[in-house]
Amino acid sequence: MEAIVERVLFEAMERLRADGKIPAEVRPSVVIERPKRDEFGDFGCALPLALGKATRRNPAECGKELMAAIQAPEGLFQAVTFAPPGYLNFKVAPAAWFERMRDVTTLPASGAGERVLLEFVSANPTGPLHVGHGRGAVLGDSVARLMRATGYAVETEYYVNDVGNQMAMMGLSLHCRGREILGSSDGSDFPENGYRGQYVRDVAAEFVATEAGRAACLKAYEDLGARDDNPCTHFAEERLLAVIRGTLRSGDIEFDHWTNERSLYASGAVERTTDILLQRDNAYRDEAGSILFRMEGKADEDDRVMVRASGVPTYFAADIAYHDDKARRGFTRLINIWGADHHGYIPRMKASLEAMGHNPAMLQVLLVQMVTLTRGGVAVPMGKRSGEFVTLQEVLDEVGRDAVRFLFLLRKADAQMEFDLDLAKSQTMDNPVYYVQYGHARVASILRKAAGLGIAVPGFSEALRESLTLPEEQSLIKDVARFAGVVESAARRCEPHHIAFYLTDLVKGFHGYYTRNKHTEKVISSDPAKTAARLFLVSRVQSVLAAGLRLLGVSAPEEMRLAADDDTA
RNA sequence: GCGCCCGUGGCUCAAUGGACAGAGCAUCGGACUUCGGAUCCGACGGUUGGGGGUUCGAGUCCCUCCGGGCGCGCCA
Repeated sequence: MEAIVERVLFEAMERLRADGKIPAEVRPSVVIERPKRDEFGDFGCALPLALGKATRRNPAECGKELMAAIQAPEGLFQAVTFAPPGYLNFKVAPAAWFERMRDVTTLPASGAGERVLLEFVSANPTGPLHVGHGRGAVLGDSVARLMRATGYAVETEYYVNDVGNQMAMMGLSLHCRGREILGSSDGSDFPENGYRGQYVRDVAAEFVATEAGRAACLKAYEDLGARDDNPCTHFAEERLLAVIRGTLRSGDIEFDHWTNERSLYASGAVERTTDILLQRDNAYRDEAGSILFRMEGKADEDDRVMVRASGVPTYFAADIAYHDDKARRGFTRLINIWGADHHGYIPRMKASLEAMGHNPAMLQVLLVQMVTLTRGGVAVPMGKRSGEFVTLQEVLDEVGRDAVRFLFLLRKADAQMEFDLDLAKSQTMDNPVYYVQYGHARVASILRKAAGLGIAVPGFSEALRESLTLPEEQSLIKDVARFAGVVESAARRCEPHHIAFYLTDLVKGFHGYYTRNKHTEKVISSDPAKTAARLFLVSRVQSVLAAGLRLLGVSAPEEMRLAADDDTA
């Protein structure tokens, strides 16, 4: 609906331009907003203010001219008014609102033509995913759903850093724990920067239970071959990646592609990009023999090492090759979701894309801020050094996928958030996810009852509107009609939290409608016309709730089931 | 020291530069007495951390200070 109003207003402006009343160089954007006060109507626009400023004329005059130039489709507006100092307000006719009920879940293909690679999680296989990874995972998955729903061609990808010091340290840690289990170490030789979590002992136990693992642990670590392909590293990677995949599956998060850093070396891509950057003088060799990427003049940053003097490339060299590869694969847009602690890496990544001949603006990085877990109002300690942290799997197991996803998506990503385990777990209406799901289940229950009585839910017809006269019904129609616009905006901005807020808002309207009228104006009544119209309306509410929840990856249950109450057992 | 993010009712958080800053929770008061079941309504609560600036208009943009978080590796 916003889009329609926007077009009408834009055309009015162009008409004035054709009449010479607006100079060619004056091109204000037409921004349609929802006024905060009902008396201003359904939509408002400050265009007269912008025009007045740009043409140094009285905004009121501009407003009057715009109003006169508006040629809206017959019956669209009930009223168009000018409000000082320079707003145009639109009240959409009830019939026009109701017309939107014809098809509530078909979305505009506003992203058509864009090919997007969305890379997220990409956690190293050096341990289980933690809660912070979970936030990025849920965000990425939902952004993918949103963008696909609005016409973007999106592919999702997990980049596995299976090369380098961190994986080598993982292998060494595994080797030490394996030797402890076999009795050939008392743990005193465990590396200072090793991975100390219990999970390493668990994987080590599996490792030494195999013949090859036992043999590997009985040999000196130095004799196990190059660090990037020794059996300890490989086993750890394989097992931990399996754990990560399992956790992602628990969260209903899927990837189209899994790309290994190793493959970029195997294909020669890392070497090739390094050579190209050297040739173009975007990189140079220093006295020690290291190859550095030039950051001079860019973002006030130091040059960054791509290849060590030893000849071993850094993760940065591989990342350059990786992003160059992404761009070569034909994507028009690259979206990366990173933990906020990686923000300092963005200028380097953009500079390297540019150096490789790509438009750096094609890369968009969404930063996800930290999550603090709380239980009973107090923060749950997360000692990263000790390896003692709550895993994403544990949280998923404890509070469930739906609560994890919805609560993560109820916050915008670039602000730190608190995740209250008690609230997430509670099966009451204090918990926003249950509140929304209950609305869906409640409609389902009504529809079941209607079906039991042999009453069918009608398809759209204009006549249904005549029976929907309650203020709550008018309001619900508008809320349902807003859905497509909310999704379009959320997708464009990569901000799923707008969906979560919208759904909460919509379902609140439904619960209010239901409760206030449950004794006087029931959905199913002895009045066939009202019954049909109301069944139609609530089923549309349900469709939108289901579609919205689907975009968040949250289930839309047909009925609410309480978890077993332990006290009554 | 430099860089990025954040600071909004008691708490958790919304608010594409637009009109009198909104929800939820908590608190207080009311409605409903139900498997169409977990619902609803109202009240209280704010100088948007402080101070300057830009703008017709600032929670939003700029400067500065205060406070919190995270970075500033030849780790990834």
